[in-house]
Amino acid sequence: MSEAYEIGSRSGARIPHHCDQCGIRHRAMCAAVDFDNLGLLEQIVSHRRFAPGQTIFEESESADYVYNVSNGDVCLYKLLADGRRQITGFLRAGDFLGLVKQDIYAYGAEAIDDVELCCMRIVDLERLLREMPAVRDRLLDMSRDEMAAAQEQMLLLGRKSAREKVLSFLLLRAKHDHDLSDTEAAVLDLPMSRSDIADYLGLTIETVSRTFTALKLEGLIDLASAQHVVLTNLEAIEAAANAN
Amino acid sequence: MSEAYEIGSRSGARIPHHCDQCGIRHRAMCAAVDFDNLGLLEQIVSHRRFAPGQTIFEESESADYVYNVSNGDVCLYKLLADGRRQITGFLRAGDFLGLVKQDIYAYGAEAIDDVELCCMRIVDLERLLREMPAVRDRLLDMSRDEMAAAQEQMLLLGRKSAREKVLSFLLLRAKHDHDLSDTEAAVLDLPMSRSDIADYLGLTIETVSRTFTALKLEGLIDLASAQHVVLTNLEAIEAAANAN
DNA sequence: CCGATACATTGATATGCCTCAAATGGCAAG
DNA sequence: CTTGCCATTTGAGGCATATCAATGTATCGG
Repeated sequence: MSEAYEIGSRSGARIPHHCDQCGIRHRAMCAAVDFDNLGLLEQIVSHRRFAPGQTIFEESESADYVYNVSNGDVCLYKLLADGRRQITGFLRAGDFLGLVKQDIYAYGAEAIDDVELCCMRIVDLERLLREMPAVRDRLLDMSRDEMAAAQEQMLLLGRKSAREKVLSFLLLRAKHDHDLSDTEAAVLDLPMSRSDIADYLGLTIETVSRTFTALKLEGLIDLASAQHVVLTNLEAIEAAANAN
Repeated sequence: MSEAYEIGSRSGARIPHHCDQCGIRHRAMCAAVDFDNLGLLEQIVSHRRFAPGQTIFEESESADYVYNVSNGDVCLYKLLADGRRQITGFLRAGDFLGLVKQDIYAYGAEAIDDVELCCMRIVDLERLLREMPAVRDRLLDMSRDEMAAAQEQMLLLGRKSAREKVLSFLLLRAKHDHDLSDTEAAVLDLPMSRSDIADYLGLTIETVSRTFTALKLEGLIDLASAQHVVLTNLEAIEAAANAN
């Protein structure tokens, strides 16, 4: 199974792909490409697979490609000189990555689990944007959502307590996975490590772990295993995530 | 002088404006509008003035307008139920505000000092975008920069110490005001209060104040008054802002 | 010029989260 | 099944920043 990866290669293993069969097309940037033009899209994309922990690109690296997540979980991060890390977002199928500032990636990206990406040269994307203005609209809409999420995260990082941070994180995940209206509980599978969660919430591993056990003791969540979380009593969680 | 404001009015006082004389046109979204089309632009914009402390719009308010700052300083913020506030950005001449999520503002906005804004109905902007694709490109570029700044701020909020936060903040301001290459010192005028700075950096007023005095004692900065800061020894500041 | 008011600074103490350290648990290789 | 490794949890203690309280300082209307 591990032969599928080019271990040591940063670019990921190439795998075949057909846009017309892409399950997440309607969720990605590509949703703005109409069916007749899928051929144009397919000409410029390639598909690559990354193993857990593999770096997709690093901050400050010169940027040739942008990516769409077609499968798996990716994290974006920024580093300080001494190694402190801030994860700025967790990405999933349909999400876009490759924000650049003057031809340089503005953040690093790493595969959390097995990841498949659609890759596109930036020059090709720019040509596509010229030919299909609807794709540009789509990108603008997506970056609007991204920006709103970033602002919410700043509120979390700057002003919430450890408890509120963890609860907000769990709720965000739950809302992405399920439709929470009408349900009382939600089951979550967290693909990322405690260390990733800590770096996302601006906490330490230990604080994240302690907070999880505290929430479990309070009966707000169940912890079958470290990655398997059940949000019992969603109402109480929602209340505790945004105050107190 | 205060008659110029409609006190109590949230929409700000209307003032006359001509786009062709606009000093910050080349820095704003409007830079993508060529000179011949300025008339079209002028038809859909109005100009409004806001007094220090005045609310421009609130989070969750239904959104009809977007804005460009033509003069003064604005802050964007998000609130928690109990009043805790996170300022997500300080805006200046040329910056764009009015990010919406489903016709609702995603953050609140407030005038820090005397502010002039260019206002545009969202429906008019959308029409403009259809007629002038270059403006859309410009907006996409601007939102890219905004996103990169947001990521940098997440790193600051989640992983930097109070000292690093304050120094990073001062440097960011300095870089915006001056070209720092070749200079050794930079003079800053901070229009916002200590409370605003604290809410921007995820600290308390007291910690911000103490950090300022500590930096002064160390000789990294001079404090003529609370708003008047001189960055002596930029090199040392730069080093201390991103590590230790 | 004076007093009122809001903002900023300084001080003393508390506390939430971090740090360092050890124990536990899960999982893959042998 | 056993062993070793790594992630996670748990524990003890310290520290950076928050909180509460008082003083200092600038601004503005009168």
